[in-house]
Amino acid sequence: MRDWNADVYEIVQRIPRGAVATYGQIAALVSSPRAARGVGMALRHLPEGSSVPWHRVISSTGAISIENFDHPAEEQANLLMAEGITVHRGEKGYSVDLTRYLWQPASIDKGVSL
DNA sequence: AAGGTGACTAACA
DNA sequence: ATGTTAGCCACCT
Repeated sequence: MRDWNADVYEIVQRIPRGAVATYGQIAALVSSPRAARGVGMALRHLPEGSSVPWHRVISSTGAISIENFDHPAEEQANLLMAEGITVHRGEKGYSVDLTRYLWQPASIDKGVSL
């Protein structure tokens, strides 16, 4: 058992390029499906030089939650589009089609190495 | 040490 | 369909 946040980072790094995962999904893989807030906290305190693809983590509704933090939602949307993901823009913010891009973490069992 | 907040989610009214 | 309440986990004051 490692540090909770470290576990979060490890799982986030397993998200393949071109796919996205929800906070609740990551939380479920770490410990509890209700720990989504902890996941958000972990990513918020994520070291700047880390190779964790934090931009691939979005809310369960497919929308980008952040607006005015270290990294604006616009930056996250830009990164996702760079991965080949279609990001829809709206007045409320940015959104992603989860039915198309949601990550299927079944690969973890097989020890995927991407 | 204790209470409040937050990059969340699901259920209830 | 929108608005509010409750639950979980970690961080901050």
